[in-house]
Amino acid sequence: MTEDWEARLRERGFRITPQRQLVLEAVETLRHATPEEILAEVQRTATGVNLSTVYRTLEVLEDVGLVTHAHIGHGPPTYHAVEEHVHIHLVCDRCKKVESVPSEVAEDFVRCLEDQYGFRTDISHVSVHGLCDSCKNRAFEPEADDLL
Amino acid sequence: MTEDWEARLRERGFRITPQRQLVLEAVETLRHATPEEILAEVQRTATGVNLSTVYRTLEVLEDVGLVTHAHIGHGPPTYHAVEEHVHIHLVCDRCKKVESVPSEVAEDFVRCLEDQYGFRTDISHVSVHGLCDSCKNRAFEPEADDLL
DNA sequence: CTGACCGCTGCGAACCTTTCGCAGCAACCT
DNA sequence: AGGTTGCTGCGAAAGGTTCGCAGCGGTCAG
Repeated sequence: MTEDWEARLRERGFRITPQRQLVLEAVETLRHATPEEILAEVQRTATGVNLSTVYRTLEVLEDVGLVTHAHIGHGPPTYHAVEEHVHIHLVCDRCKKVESVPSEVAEDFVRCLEDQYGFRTDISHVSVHGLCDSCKNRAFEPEADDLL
Repeated sequence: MTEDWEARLRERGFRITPQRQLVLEAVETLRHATPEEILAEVQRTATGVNLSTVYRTLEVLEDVGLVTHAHIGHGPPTYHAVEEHVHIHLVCDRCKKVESVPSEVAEDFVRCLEDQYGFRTDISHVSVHGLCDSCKNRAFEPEADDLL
């Protein structure tokens, strides 16, 4: 973790607290974690931390641009640290596995939406659903319909 | 609405009920409706219908392939009728407007994911977020950060 | 047409995730 | 060190979705 997260917060008038540090570290450690999971990770160090604090902290960290969240379907959103390389989440509706691919594969798609519809896409915000390589090859089984 | 929705249900051993007909009609009328909105529409005809019935009915209708749902971010999912022409939802994070565009614009993107990662995309399931034409031109205003 | 299953519905409560109000604590400035 | 006031923990509330149950009513056999 870079060391300027404190500056990032201070700049915007936020205070530096252990909770914020722990939540940020948890997000960076876990990658693609839900608030609940982040809480669990944080509590390995500080038992007393509350779930509402996690939510409030994530909001702040997102506000100052240290973390982002993405939706992977019905479930709760997942948070991850902001990093150099933006990526797209491919979520398998069958096995729930999340794969990250570089956003370059969507470059043309994004440009097309901008050119044709004037729509500026935030490609990393929502995941792409479907079936992963292994699952699509054994499609049409009982659980096939308990997709998201 | 085609007339074979009854057959569609019967085939799979489901019964034909007024509730199911009304929910299906509501979905077709409203396009992009949440369960809550569907309930309201249904209740214009039959006051007594319950919200749990709407949920259960949507599940059944989705199971037999008469409706689908898509996620537009934090909010509840939206349901729409299955139709010939699959589309992608562009959701503006600023004004919340939902725009539908033909799925062809994503053809290359989808093919690329399949070729490079073996991932079979269900492009209509999750919406694409970003800023619509009008909103992106007046970006960076106070509400800019209450995005999804 | 009639009777009898049992699937479907309405209702209320439970559940889960997220938000809020409040009082006390503690980070920051001076 | 001391005062402000932002942040936290806690409990409750809110919002969306699911579940259990008893009774109604589609459906099908007779």
